[in-house]
Amino acid sequence: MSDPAPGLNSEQLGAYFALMEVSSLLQYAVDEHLRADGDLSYVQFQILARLVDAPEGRLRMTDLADGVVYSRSGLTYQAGLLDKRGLITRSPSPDDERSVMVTVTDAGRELIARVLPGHVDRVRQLLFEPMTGKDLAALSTVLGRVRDHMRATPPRSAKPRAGRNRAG
Amino acid sequence: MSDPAPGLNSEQLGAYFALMEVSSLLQYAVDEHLRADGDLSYVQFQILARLVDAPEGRLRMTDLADGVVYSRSGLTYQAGLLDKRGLITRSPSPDDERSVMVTVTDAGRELIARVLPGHVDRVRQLLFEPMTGKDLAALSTVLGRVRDHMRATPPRSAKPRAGRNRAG
DNA sequence: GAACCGCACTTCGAATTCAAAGCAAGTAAG
DNA sequence: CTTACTTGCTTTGAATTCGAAGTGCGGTTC
Repeated sequence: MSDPAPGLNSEQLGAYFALMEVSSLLQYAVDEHLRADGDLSYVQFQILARLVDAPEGRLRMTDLADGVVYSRSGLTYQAGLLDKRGLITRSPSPDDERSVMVTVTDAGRELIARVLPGHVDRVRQLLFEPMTGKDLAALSTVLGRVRDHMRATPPRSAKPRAGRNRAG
Repeated sequence: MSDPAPGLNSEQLGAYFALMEVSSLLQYAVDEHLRADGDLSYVQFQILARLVDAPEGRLRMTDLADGVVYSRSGLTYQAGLLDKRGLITRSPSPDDERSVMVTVTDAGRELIARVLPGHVDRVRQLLFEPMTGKDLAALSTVLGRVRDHMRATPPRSAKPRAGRNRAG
């Protein structure tokens, strides 16, 4: 860990490229499917899926934004689109007048229910089909550890340029 | 539920989410670093890096677009930005008057040389630091197999809907 | 209870991206 | 040579995204 500054070795480099390529291709394929099957972007799908999973099918905008890796303004835009399509509704929170509660409509639930099987199917076909049980276990272990590590690692703004922080 | 097309089991689901989150966070961190350290987007970095690696520091636009997962028009835009900054030059190909040869300038090489160590360092810190040798080997094996599988799997345009097909 | 600060969300402007259309150079057929 | 098709790239218009600024509510302090 206090190595001078060795580059990545060829195995690491290969793993890095493979990770980027795999996730990119997977993202692309899933995006394409959602668009074709339900006219949804991946972000919209995430928003709806998260709402369907939530206690009463509703969440505050902020909680939604924290779940999805997304800016507040971007979420407002996407929520506007989903609202226009009748897949969600937005109403002021009874608790805090500043907050906006987002709720999935029945149409939203139906759309997710209609799209989810194909989504899952695509993921299985692309990602898990070529994997053995051992592969899956190994991947889970490694990715789990890496994810925890990343979550725990501070963003570290490389160069204090214009006093910006990542607080959107 | 447990018939020909079962959903993903919880381990698979976890691996899928972990993969998406890890790649997203990694992408974000790397993007942020490149922006702060060299005022480059990841795509621009990829373009320059690919050119530096090329035989004489030059490639045709098409070859560049094939290497990067990118649309032709998007590449034109980015090449325009890099050209404006003096990091690349564009000139008609001697062989085929339709083609445009893109060449890295010395400034481009210097920028990549300046940015690369930090880039590699960030990747090592985020991705490889929490991994053991075994982890790395396992990850390489699995991702390599998955990547080959994905490359071999045809894009399959899920539903021939309203013409929204991909070809670029 | 008035002034103030912070939070939640939206609006606005700019940047980036793609698909479709357009243009120019090469290739094939008659 | 002319017509038609293909290829390589650029331009255009629309969509998506973010950061910064704006609006309004809630809690604090005096």
